[in-house]
Amino acid sequence: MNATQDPHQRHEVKVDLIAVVAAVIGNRPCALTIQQGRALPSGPFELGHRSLQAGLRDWVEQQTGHRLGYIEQLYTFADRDRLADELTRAISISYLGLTHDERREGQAPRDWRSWYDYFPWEDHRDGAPEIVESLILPRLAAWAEEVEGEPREDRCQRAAIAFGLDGRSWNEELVLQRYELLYEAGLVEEALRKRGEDATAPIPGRSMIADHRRILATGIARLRTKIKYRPVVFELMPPVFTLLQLQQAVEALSGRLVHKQNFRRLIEQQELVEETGETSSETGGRPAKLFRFRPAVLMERTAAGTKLPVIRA
Amino acid sequence: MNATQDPHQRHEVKVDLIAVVAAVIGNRPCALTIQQGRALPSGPFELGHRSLQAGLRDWVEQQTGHRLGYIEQLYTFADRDRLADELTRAISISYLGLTHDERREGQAPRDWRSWYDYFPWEDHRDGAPEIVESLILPRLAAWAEEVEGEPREDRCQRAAIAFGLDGRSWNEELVLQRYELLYEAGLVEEALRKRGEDATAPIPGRSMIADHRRILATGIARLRTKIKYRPVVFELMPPVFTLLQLQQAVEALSGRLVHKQNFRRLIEQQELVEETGETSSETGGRPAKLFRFRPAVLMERTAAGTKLPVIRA
DNA sequence: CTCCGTTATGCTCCTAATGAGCATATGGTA
DNA sequence: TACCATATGCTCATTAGGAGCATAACGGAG
Repeated sequence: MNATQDPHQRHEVKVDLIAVVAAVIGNRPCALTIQQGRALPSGPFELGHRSLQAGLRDWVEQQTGHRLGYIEQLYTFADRDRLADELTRAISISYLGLTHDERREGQAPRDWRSWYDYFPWEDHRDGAPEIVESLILPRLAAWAEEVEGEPREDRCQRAAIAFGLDGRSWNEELVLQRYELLYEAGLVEEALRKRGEDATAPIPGRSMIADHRRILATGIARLRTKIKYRPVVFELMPPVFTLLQLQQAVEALSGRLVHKQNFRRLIEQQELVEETGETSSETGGRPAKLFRFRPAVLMERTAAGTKLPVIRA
Repeated sequence: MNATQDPHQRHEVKVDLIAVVAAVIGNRPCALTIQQGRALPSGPFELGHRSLQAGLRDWVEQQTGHRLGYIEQLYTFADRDRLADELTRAISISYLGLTHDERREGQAPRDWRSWYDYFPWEDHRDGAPEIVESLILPRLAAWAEEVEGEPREDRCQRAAIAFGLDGRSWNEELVLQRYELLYEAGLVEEALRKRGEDATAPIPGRSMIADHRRILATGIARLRTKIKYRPVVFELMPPVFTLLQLQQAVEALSGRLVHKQNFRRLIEQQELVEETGETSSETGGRPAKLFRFRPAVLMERTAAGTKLPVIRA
């Protein structure tokens, strides 16, 4: 079928809104889920919705009781697989939401799940997870061996980049590339679904319906990247916090440990926070100063650019 | 109307694909247009399209004869204004395409237009354009004066950030913020359209149909940002080029001048290019070495992350 | 009450990345 | 041949980033 064949036929397109809502709960980076963790909050875009964002907020609130604050658009998907039926295409518009979960009394508990239940290979806070070395790499290697010549090189190189092999270092931002590599290699449950293969068992890591896990990976990747050049962590923090709490939130999200003193220096030189004057002695050692986010910075930061060797005026 | 009112009614959604295709032509950053520069290439997403990207490529090729290379998704819009009729919502999925225009014999010329025809305030290569000081800032100031108290402060601050006032420096990435500010202030033709106001004349800068100019601004902003941390300029360059040509492409895109020696140092240390061995004496002075992009880098670069004070293993 | 374990903070040292320019090389041209 | 114009090489000062030592301050265990 060609695009020009019947230009005036109006095709129905079903548009879904889908949310990756992130929060940090006790050093665990979490996503808001429904259906016992098997799906992300989502629903169709409808006439009643004032905007895409408004529709998304409605669905999330309706399905989880959670009211979203900061959200940003992630990506719009429309795969062949997402064909609803022969005459209707399905499109998903995904959003990333950042929240600080304040569980109030009398509210139904939300179904927050750790990212690392779905992507156990992504948490490098205690060093590289054991399953990478013992399971993932061997099976990726085997997958590369399946083909010859150039394609094999290609598979090897992709694996090496994604998992930081051959002297390369681990890059926590490549969440999506890793998931897609594992998908292609048939190592995750979602990939095994359509091939009727009874063959191999998937590697550890919880699966989700449809392509929700891929969308979650997209959200995680975006957040891990963005956290480095925009002050978005604050959307995930309580109004008042210690620098250690801030650091641990960053560590949870990025899945790696951070040099404490240098992290503080970074935060301070950027003037993102100010002391409240209070301290907290809940951490066991010397009481820590409490900080709050400097609101003025919020607006300015939106504007912070990166570097080019420009000539100053 | 409420989203839950008739959950089973299937709403038609019309999905449009729209392209911001960029190229650098003789030191001018250009976008591919149709309708004498009044619109961006676009068309409906149809059943015959294998994917969103494929659909987009089809439309661009059909409308402009240009075959796209590198493309990436930009943003998905669905505003109230984009309502096609009472029962149909319209959504636009926009893409950014990067190309090097090689005009071959016998091909219809493409309608490339300089970005700065549409956004004359964005080209700071020869210093801040005169219209900023003489026209834009006064009218923005007047617009801020329209309101009292907090909102006024807000308008002032937004203008100051967007245009680098009060000691702030110009940030070339804020293309979209600037356009939206001018839109809100009623200084661009698109904003004046719906208000039946005969009132004020818009500031200089060519307008486009619907929200195409806003989408163009989104694409420019994305490219100006991305050029700084991913080797995407190369998509816009001929296969072989001098460092000055590369520099001038960057300057055209970013709209500002770059320190020549430091720019070279940057390029060389990143090992993005390699000498071809040839030189070019077309520049008037000492012949320049010719370079080509190192293909190996392409793949690796996709993976290049940014900084966090992580602890090394 | 003192010693310890623990976390908070302050600072130093070194190296790499950046911002600015000066100096030299090498064509074409008057 | 002198000069103009662009290409390249290098230096110097400053800032940002990576590592780790040293000191401070609080709760608890002898």
